[in-house]
Amino acid sequence: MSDTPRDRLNRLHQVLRERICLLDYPPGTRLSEEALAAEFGTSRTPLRRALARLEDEGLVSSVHGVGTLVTDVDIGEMTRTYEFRRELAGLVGRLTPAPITPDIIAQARHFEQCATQLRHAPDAREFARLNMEFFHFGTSLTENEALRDTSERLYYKTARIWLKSIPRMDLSAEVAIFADEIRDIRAALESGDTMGAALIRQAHISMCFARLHAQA
Amino acid sequence: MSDTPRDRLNRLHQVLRERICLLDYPPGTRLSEEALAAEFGTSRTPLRRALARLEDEGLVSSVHGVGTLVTDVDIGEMTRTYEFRRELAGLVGRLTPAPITPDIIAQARHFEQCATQLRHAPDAREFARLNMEFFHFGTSLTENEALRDTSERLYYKTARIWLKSIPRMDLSAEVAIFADEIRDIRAALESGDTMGAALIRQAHISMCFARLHAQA
DNA sequence: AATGGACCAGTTGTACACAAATTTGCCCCC
DNA sequence: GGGGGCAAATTTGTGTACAACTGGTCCATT
Repeated sequence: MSDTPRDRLNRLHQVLRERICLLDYPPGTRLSEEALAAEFGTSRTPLRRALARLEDEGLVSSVHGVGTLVTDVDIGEMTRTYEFRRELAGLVGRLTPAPITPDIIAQARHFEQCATQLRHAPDAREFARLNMEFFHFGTSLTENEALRDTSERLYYKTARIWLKSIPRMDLSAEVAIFADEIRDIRAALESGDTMGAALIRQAHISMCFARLHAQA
Repeated sequence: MSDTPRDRLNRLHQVLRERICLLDYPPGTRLSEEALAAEFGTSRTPLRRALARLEDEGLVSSVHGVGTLVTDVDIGEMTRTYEFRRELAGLVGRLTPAPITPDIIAQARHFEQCATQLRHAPDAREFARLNMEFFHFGTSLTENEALRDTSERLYYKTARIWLKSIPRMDLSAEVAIFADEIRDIRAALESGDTMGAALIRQAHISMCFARLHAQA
């Protein structure tokens, strides 16, 4: 396969985004363009393009003469973003839902297995990663590109706040809830009910935020 | 006021976006980085950052060795984007609606005046510009930043398709419908009903797309 | 005449050097 | 001892030269 400049940009962007959202770079971290460029074996120019995209997405903030800082979301904006995400989750079931293929069912079952394993060995980071993958699976249930892109964009904006609060919460309980959500969604999809699956997700986003808010 | 690099970037981005959406650069136009840089009295570097943002928003597409081309949206994606926009318009009334200040009422009345003037001298380009400004006004009725940003992003993605279809439609009739919409929304806001205003917008987005689809 | 290849003009992508801006630490002065 | 200011170090922003790539043209060959 060819490796176009765009592919390289997307990889850079994806890697940095994941590091930010998994708190490898906690809020307030100062990212060095030069150091990152050296790490990825490139010059500052392509790296800056990836950082520019992250800045447009609100994950970092570059200030002339100071540095590129990983942002922190204030509680008010996060609340409103979560409300928005909740509504978007419902739309996934209503706007051009994707046909439920055997592959989708297989993926759902795979996630159910992973969640079961996670219950036996809870781990915050692995939990976050699985949550991220399952979110992508959820957005793939609609064929509406704009809805998908928007949902993912907002997910990555709130993901790290969630992971940041995990230490103050009951990890085992959260994993159990997550496993139940996956099981219910798998069941809904097996009966051909995309709308039902979307409503379950919507409910869980709402409740997840409520638990999060109770800790803050 | 100071003129930070970010201000310059935002201006560049805004100007180019407006040119694309008002069809000064119709779909397929090849933009020259060097020519634009010369026009704005800067080098390619800052200009490329603005183009990169436009590319992330889906308004242009840069191809190595070929050029930066203004994109054209296919009918299927536009349909789905319009459906999404319709739902977002409804959310403006439900998610943290902004308090209705006298300033908002004044703005609404101003738009009503502008629309009345436009009825006496219909002009496609001026229509498009007023429509754009009124859209921004509409998103300002919610305090949910994410909803506002998303709505605007999607508006600009579909705006030029609408303007492109105007020549095949009855301009006077469209202006009249627009003027009625503004009047109804102004009335709803004067009676303190943000939700009502949002529902009117939702209805008009839906009907606008239906008329658009009938022409295609 | 058709076809293949090499060259050429033009464009975006990358690297690097330098400018602009901010922070920090130090020194000097009061 | 404290405060102001200056300069150096560090960082992002900008300009520019060059590399990589594409599309078209022209010419040679079959």
